[in-house]
Amino acid sequence: MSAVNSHTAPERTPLRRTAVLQAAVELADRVGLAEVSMRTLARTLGVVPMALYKHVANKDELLGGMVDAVIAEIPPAPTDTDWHTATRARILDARRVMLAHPWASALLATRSQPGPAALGYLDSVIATFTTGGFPPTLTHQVMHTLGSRVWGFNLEAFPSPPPPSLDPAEAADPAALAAQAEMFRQLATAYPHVAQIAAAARHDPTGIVGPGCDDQAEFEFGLDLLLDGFRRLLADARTHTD
Amino acid sequence: MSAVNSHTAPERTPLRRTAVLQAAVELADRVGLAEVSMRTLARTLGVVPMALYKHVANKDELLGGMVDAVIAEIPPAPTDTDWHTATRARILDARRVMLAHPWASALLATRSQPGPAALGYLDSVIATFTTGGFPPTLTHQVMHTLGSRVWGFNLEAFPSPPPPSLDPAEAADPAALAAQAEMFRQLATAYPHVAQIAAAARHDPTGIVGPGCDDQAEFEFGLDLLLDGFRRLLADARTHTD
DNA sequence: ACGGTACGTGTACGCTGTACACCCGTCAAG
DNA sequence: CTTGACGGGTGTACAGCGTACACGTACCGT
Repeated sequence: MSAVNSHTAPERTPLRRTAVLQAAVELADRVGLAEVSMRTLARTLGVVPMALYKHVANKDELLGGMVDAVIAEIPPAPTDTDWHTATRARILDARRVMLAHPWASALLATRSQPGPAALGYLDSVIATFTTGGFPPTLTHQVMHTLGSRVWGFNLEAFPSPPPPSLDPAEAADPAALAAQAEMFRQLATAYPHVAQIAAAARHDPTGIVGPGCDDQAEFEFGLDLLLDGFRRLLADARTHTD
Repeated sequence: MSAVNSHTAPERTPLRRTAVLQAAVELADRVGLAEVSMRTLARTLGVVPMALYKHVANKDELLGGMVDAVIAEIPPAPTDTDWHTATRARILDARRVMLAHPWASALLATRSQPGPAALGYLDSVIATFTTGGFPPTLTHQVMHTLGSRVWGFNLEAFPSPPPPSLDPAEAADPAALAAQAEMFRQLATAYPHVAQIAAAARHDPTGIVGPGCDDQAEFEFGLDLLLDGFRRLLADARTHTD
């Protein structure tokens, strides 16, 4: 369609759409994803809400574009090492990007169709495996096993415990503190094993990505466990084909 | 507070709240989570929307109650086996429950505070590990590594590929089919490794839980990879403390 | 008989996404 | 130079959402 009209524009949605997306990402970074509405976004762009619909089909597409814009920030893959260290470094790169946009992981988890940046990233991760010697079906299994971890975050089993009340007014109230401590004690007796595990963990609060406790050391722990498993599987596959 | 008033009621929210929650779960099962609003839910209960607020604080609490109600369906833990087979069976039980309520996994992924059923389930899973000989800190790491897999689902790296157009009107249109095939070919050339991996996979469409391709065999593959890793870690921990 | 308590009702408000009609600047073709 | 299509911003309007607030009403222990 309209193939006759060919003088300059080689692609549609040439420039303006990316501006909208970038503004949306910055807005979400600043005020949180929940505060990103067509109206607030339009306001930050100095434009009327309906103007956005000339660049994105609807809000869902806007959100999809936002996650893809974030994914596009992931640096390219290193090429001068083996699959193990390359994949590990790449995923930790992805994690850094996700940490920079705390809303992105939760949003990505809800998306149903990957954008071009996402596909490109996945393609390069898969390429690292296959050129590293993984047969296609094993690569497929391995990608599924990685799951959300390819994106640098891990969907946690149990989300963040009730945050210790950052509200200073409440924090100053000793009665509220006592009530909170009592609540804690009750929880500990009702769920003793959870309490024991929680006590065994001192989380680094700066490493949170998305909702849930998921600090850097734990992420790398799980990642390395998987990568080691993959290495074993690769070795098995090789001896079986010998 | 109100500790003097103690004659019959040992707990608040005695009966009616669970009816609301159950109706919400059934409604979501029938028409999908997106169609569950305070108004539609009230309509199915033959009641005015505001009546619900006598039983749940707000919609967020309603959603939390819904996921907890689903989690409560997970059968109790087997007690007559070792940690490995017990955990494996339990998680597959959880998966069955999640498969029965396709909206639940996505909703659970967005929750920030676990309900009592969730805590109880996690407590029992943790108990299986610790009584199986896992030291507390290792149990903690292991739980994090399991991540969403304790709930029987895996947040996938790349969500479901564009569903092959179930719409019969479109399916009958040969032009649309051709266009779709062309789109597919373009994707395959743009992302060759993704295409290769996708071709290596023939997914069982009946095993989907949540959004994304995640069939039973792949889930068990990843789960077993992790459980095997845990077994090795446990052995290491034992030899180190010897 | 009475007062509190638990529950359902009705109205109303502000917010959301977005359909539809309109208007204006730019630019290629007549 | 005129013209007309077209990309992009505008203004109005609507249905649906969560929910605050005030009001009924039926029960139940005193």
